[in-house]
Amino acid sequence: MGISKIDKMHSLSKNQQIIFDLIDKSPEPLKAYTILFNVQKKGIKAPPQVYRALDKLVEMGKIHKIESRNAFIACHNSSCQVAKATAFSICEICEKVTEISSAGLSKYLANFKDKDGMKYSKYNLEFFGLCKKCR
Amino acid sequence: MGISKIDKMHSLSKNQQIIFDLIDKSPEPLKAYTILFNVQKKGIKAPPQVYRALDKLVEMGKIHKIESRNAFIACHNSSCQVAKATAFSICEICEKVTEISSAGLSKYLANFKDKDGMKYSKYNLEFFGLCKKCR
DNA sequence: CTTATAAATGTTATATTATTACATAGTGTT
DNA sequence: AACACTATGTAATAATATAACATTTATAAG
Ligand SMILES: [Zn+2]
Ligand SMILES: [Zn+2]
Ligand SMILES: [Zn+2]
Ligand SMILES: [Zn+2]
Repeated sequence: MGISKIDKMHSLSKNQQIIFDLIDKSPEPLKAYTILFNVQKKGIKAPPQVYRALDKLVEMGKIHKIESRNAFIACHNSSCQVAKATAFSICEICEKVTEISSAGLSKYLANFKDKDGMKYSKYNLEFFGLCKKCR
Repeated sequence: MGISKIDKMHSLSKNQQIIFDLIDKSPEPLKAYTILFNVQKKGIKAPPQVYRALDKLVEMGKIHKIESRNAFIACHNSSCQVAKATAFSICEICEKVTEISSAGLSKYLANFKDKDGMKYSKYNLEFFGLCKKCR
């Protein structure tokens, strides 16, 4: 019994699972050292273990890094075509971060060409403003 | 003679000018400690002096921070409405960064509303791909 | 089941990026 | 002069991230 082949292919390693669970349950983006502190009881003791798991999870599109905050949130948008196209709204007062899922926006950006006619394989967009509660 | 009132209002302080000049001359984004190293001969000796100048220059829209690279480039686009609306293309091989100035893009993003009809006061967009040279 | 390979982990140390805190100096205004 | 405000200088430290190397675990082939 146990885990089937195909499940295994998509499953996370032990550290990855621990760290993903923590991020996924969090209502707010988590920073690497906050994560480290919170998983030390589970045996993850050093920064490289955290950063390695984070790197893999980002690659897989399971989480995203909010670059302007150095923090990580779980993807709630079908893993965003494996992390190639991400957009977020960030409240400048309470720091609430929401992943934006807009067909129009992603279509517009995926097809955007610059002056030289160049198209890009990946983008990250961060909007800033005040959330409902903070207005 | 000297500096008129209005010129003074828009002029940079000594440290700000030194650091802006360095960034403005650079063909590539500069990191804070690279800047520090390069201005030590001019008497700027410690990180806070660099970070303070960078903060002000970003506020003024004279430079932008490339969040995914922790690096700074000079604005070549009328100071981007004082730093409220920025877009860049980043080459994932040579790390060349170019500020994108597209009326269509900035109009689209400035008017973008999310599901709740919320508009944002600010955004930063980073596109990734391969530049002409690296393709 | 062995062997080979790749992926993940554990651990120590260190590099890089950024801020706090506090003292001092300049600038413009009244 | 007195005040407020901005900028600067300096030392120490905090926060974020990676290098390097040893070991273990998982996957795939033979
Ligand atoms: Zn996502
Ligand atoms: Zn808010
Ligand atoms: Zn600009
Ligand atoms: Zn390139």
